[in-house]
Amino acid sequence: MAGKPKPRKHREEAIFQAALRVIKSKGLHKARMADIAAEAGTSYGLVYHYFASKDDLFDAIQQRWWGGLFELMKDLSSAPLSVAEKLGKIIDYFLGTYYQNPELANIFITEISRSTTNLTPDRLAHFKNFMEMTQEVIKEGQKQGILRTDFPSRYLTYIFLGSLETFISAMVLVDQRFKDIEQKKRVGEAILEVFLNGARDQRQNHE
Amino acid sequence: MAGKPKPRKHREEAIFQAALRVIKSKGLHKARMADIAAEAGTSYGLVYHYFASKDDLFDAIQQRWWGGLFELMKDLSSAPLSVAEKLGKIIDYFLGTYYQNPELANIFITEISRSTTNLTPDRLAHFKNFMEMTQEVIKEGQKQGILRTDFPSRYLTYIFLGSLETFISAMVLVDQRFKDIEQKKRVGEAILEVFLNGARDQRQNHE
Amino acid sequence: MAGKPKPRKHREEAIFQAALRVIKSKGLHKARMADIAAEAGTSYGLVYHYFASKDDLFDAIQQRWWGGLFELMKDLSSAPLSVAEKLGKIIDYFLGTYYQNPELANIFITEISRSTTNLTPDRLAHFKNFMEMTQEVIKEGQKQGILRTDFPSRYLTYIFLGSLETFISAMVLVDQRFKDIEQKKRVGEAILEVFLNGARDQRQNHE
Amino acid sequence: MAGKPKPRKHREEAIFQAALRVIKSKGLHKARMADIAAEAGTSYGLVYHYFASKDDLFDAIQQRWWGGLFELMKDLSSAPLSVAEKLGKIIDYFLGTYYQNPELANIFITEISRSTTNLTPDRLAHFKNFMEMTQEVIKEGQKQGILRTDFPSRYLTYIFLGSLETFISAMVLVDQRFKDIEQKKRVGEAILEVFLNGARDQRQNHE
DNA sequence: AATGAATGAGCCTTCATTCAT
DNA sequence: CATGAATGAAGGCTCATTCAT
Repeated sequence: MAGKPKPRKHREEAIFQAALRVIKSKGLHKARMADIAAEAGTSYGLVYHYFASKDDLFDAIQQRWWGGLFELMKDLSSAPLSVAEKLGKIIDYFLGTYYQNPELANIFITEISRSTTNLTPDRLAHFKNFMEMTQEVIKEGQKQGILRTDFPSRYLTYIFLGSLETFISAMVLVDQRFKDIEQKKRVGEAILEVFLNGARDQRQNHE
Repeated sequence: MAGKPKPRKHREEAIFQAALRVIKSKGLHKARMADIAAEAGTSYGLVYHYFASKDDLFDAIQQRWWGGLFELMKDLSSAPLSVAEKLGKIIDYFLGTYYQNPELANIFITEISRSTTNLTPDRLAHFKNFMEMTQEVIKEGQKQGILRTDFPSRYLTYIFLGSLETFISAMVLVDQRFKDIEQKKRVGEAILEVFLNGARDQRQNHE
Repeated sequence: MAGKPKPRKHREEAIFQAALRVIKSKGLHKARMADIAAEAGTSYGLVYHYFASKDDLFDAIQQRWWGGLFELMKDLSSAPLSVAEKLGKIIDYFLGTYYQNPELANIFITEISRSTTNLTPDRLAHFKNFMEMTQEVIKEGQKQGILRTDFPSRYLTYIFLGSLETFISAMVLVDQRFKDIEQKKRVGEAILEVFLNGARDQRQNHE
Repeated sequence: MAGKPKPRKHREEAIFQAALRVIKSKGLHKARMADIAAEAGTSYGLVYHYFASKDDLFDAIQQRWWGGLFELMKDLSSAPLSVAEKLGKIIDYFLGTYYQNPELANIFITEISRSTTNLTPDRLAHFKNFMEMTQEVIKEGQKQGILRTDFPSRYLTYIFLGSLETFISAMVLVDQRFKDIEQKKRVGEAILEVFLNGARDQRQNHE
């Protein structure tokens, strides 16, 4: 019953990870199926055995990102957490993925998040969906009197996600990794803090 | 009544604008030179008369973005403005460009800002340069006691630019335009406000 | 009866030979890769499966010519043959190639031997190399008192190779083939004879 | 009546000479009309004012070579010269042109003499014509008992022209010029000597 | 005579995908 | 499952030639 540990899944995942690495370093367009096969150490045709097409492979990559994120968002909606904690969890998902699987986060930033080109109606739907779920958390905060209401919830949502996304984006751009978990935690705090309390020097408030 | 307006520059600019439109709608990769020529209403070869290659054309596009931005940043460095006003000017450049030339802003977001693929050393240098100039403003704010110093200036810079960029990005994604200058102004205020004072409901501060 | 003869090598050689035929009849420049594929009876892309580019294909052609020739020259340098015999062997290589593979010899004459355009430093090196090896044989002849020393060895080398090359060249020009081995042998003798003993009527020497 | 000295002819010749230089250095195929215009210091379209097409320009170049040569050959046929002197005159034409107008000689060697590609029926006719006229001289020599008759006159013709052509060809290949008229004369003698009397050491004949 | 902008057919090369073994 | 040879559509770029001024 033990035998070789699921050779099928093993190979498939190897190709998947190879795809992440290749797409990260060359970009989706310039990543050739041949490159991915070579990186995975498999033959040319085997990639097609597991993934019907390049597009199919890219879909699988997006699925992995969105799948985890939607799972989190669903949990959040019914979780007994404060708005600040919920926003913290969202930040954690982004930073955590970047920490554990930088290639996946990288590809989200460069090929999924900003690419109009790669945007099919399906993919766009994921986005709007996620935006709306985040906006629900923001609205909840406004309702609870925790977040300011002089701006539409949509604006605050953009600003919140923007801080988060660009932070990773900047790290991606210079291919910088977190030194340790401590640094990751600190970055998460900064993003949440500045969103909630602003960048203004707090001592000024006591004048 | 004004005669033909410099035919040479006129044609070149027509091709340039056509390129913006085509690249915006199809993405840099899928934008064919033939599409651009057709969109500009010129022959195929004429595009190459003005731009040596597709890459050269893309460089010209980036140049227009960075050129305007660096001009602004240089002005800011020696201008007698408060830090808040300077940050407001940066926001204005982004939103203003999106208002007047949405295609250019769109391309910046989708093809320049986030694309590792299209990133040459030259292009990366522009980024770092701009980041550093913004960071100088942030540092100035910290020195003046206006911005909090419990986070590195770099973090605050990422968060500031992130709010700004993603705001446009979100509008780009759904191809949304500003209804009027008023809305643009309002969005600018929101971004600056939230960055400086946070999203927290201000009434809480008076408890 | 011999089974399929190494399909890989077989296809590659078929394309190679097709290239020889097409380049011979249209010239290197006007020979399109599509023509070569069609001539070989294969698909367009397969040519690129075996040869990285048109230039690479042309390199392979040159290699075949020079490879055989240098092999001969190396053998000659240590062979216990008279100078006349060695010169005869060189003549044989040229005429023999023209006899067996007229296309290859043709291309050598028209695209390799005289083309400044197609001349890379690498290719030029082959030439000089071959010239020098021939010159060594000539020098040997001068040292042995068989060849006149009132002209530099370089002059004699040019004259010797020139007779040989132009003979083929003229045949190439009118696309003439050797009728039989006998004719080939006779031509070889004429070239060697005239070089060694001159075109002057021998009876005059007895006056 | 003096005025500017035939501006038309002046410009035309400037373009012609520019074409020689450009074609010599880049080869006929890679020589662009734009290059020629630039080299001549004229505008793009002017080249077309004087030459109907690139082909027409190339024809003019060939005409200059063949024109001079056929004039010589015609003179020779009725001149009271010995066969050796006539062969010497032919050698002189080749070497002399190379001495005075190396580009023209170069182009003859690389683009006219050996190129099957550039060979139109018209151009081929020139060749055969010249070959035949040279062969007439050779035949005359055989008839007079000066040249050996154990080889067909055609063979001797090839060998004679081959020595001559390749000598220039080799100089062309390494872009070598004659140091002075003396060297040119010496080369001419070598070619004629070896053709007539052979490369064999003359002292051997007296043993 | 002179200029150079404008045209567009042609060709090399890439690479996702298919398929025979 | 695995391999890699075979296919061919697609697109960037070149450059001779034309033409309006």
